[in-house]
Amino acid sequence: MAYWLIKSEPDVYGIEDMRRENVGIWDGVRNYQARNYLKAMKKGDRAFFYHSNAKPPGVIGLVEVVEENIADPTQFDPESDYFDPKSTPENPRWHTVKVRFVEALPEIVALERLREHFQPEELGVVKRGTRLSVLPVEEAIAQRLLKLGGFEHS
DNA sequence: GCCAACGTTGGC
DNA sequence: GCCAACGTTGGC
Repeated sequence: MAYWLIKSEPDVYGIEDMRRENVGIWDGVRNYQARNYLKAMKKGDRAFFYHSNAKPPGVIGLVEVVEENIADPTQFDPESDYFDPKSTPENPRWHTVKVRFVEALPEIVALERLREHFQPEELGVVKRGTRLSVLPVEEAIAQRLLKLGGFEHS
């Protein structure tokens, strides 16, 4: 089982939306490096849910991958902001996963606090200028983060 | 609102 | 294939 970190803006889709829907396709990622990480995700993997563009930004919850390697349906939808005319169902360009809500923290682990505990090499999200919305988290780092956040369902 | 740090696009 | 211009992300 691997750990990841996925970013979302709470104004667009936050941890409470995730809790309400329980299960959802992580759609709308249109960056190749992030896509490659999404493709590498396996069922049972866990991902830290990160609120970006928030006050404060930080880790707010945990989700679990319940289905891997899904073609992002929004790429075929002309009405969607994420429509990609160059993508076809026969040869989809954007793959993602389905995730399930696991846990929301009562208190966010703010970016400032993350910086106190992790080096940029340890946790990519604390590095300035990291815009990637999907990042791998090493096992040992994940364990430290689980402890720091006080996660119960690790 | 600013702007650094990217990623993408398109002319050549 | 290069790279300038442009667009986006996201912290501050």
